Amino acid sequence: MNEKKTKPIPRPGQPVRGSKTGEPIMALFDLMGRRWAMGILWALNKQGPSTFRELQAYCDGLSPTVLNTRLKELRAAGLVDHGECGYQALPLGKELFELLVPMGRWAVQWGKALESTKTD
Amino acid sequence: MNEKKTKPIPRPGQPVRGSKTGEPIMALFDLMGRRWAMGILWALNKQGPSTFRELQAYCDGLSPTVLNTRLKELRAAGLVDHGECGYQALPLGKELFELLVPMGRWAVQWGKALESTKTD
DNA sequence: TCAATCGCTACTGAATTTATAGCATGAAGA
DNA sequence: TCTTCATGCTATAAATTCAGTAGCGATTGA
Repeated sequence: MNEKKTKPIPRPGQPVRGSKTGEPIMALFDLMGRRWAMGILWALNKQGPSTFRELQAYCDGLSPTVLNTRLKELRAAGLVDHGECGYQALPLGKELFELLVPMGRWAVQWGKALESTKTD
Repeated sequence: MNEKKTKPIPRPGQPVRGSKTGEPIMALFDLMGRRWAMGILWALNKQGPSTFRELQAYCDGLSPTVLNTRLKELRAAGLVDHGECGYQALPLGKELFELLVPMGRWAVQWGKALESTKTD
């Protein structure tokens, strides 16, 4: 009766927004290319297990609507879990975070490069 | 006369959507956490220099509106340039792409992990 | 019972993305 | 010159997503 139209959550092997091939990387881009997805994963790994509201605070007070949506997606993707100590990154989520870390370092260099290039 | 309200493009050192700290990684997350941003960078590095329409085709025919918007952002970010041979990744863009590559490999493992976990 | 915290939903309006059509420019040919 | 074609890109409207705010039901503790 109350068929909540569940939005398909991107998973490798399935067509996703913007790619019908089902290439895993495209599913990942779809999942991570949503507002706050990477930020939440980042916070969760930096801060450790957190409650919903703590996470919200870490993420500059993003709306609970979005936080909850992202958390559902991340859980469906097997990256995050919700247990005793609140939300925490699963092994897969930690692996992915480790791939994000070098991007953090790169971003610093990027900032410097932009400074020396542009003069605005 | 026609003061087009230019959307601020995320750059490290400046407050961005969802983060007032100006942390470079947050600017990067903001930039890349937009639909198709990573996909375009991926295509540009995989396929080499491409015209607007080629790029559009690679990206499953995304709308020119979004493609143009993303390209402007990526150009402002110093990742992509538009020259003789069409659009192409700049050194910074290639560096960032190199950080995306391991994510491509990881995504494959991710897909396998999901298969063996979930049974739907 | 009261207050405080938890995860989370409802609702509304704003922003972003999509889809489609089509314009202006320039090169190449007839 | 007059098409024809490809280029990059804009205009418009509809659909989707996100943000901001209020608040609910459950739990915990005083």
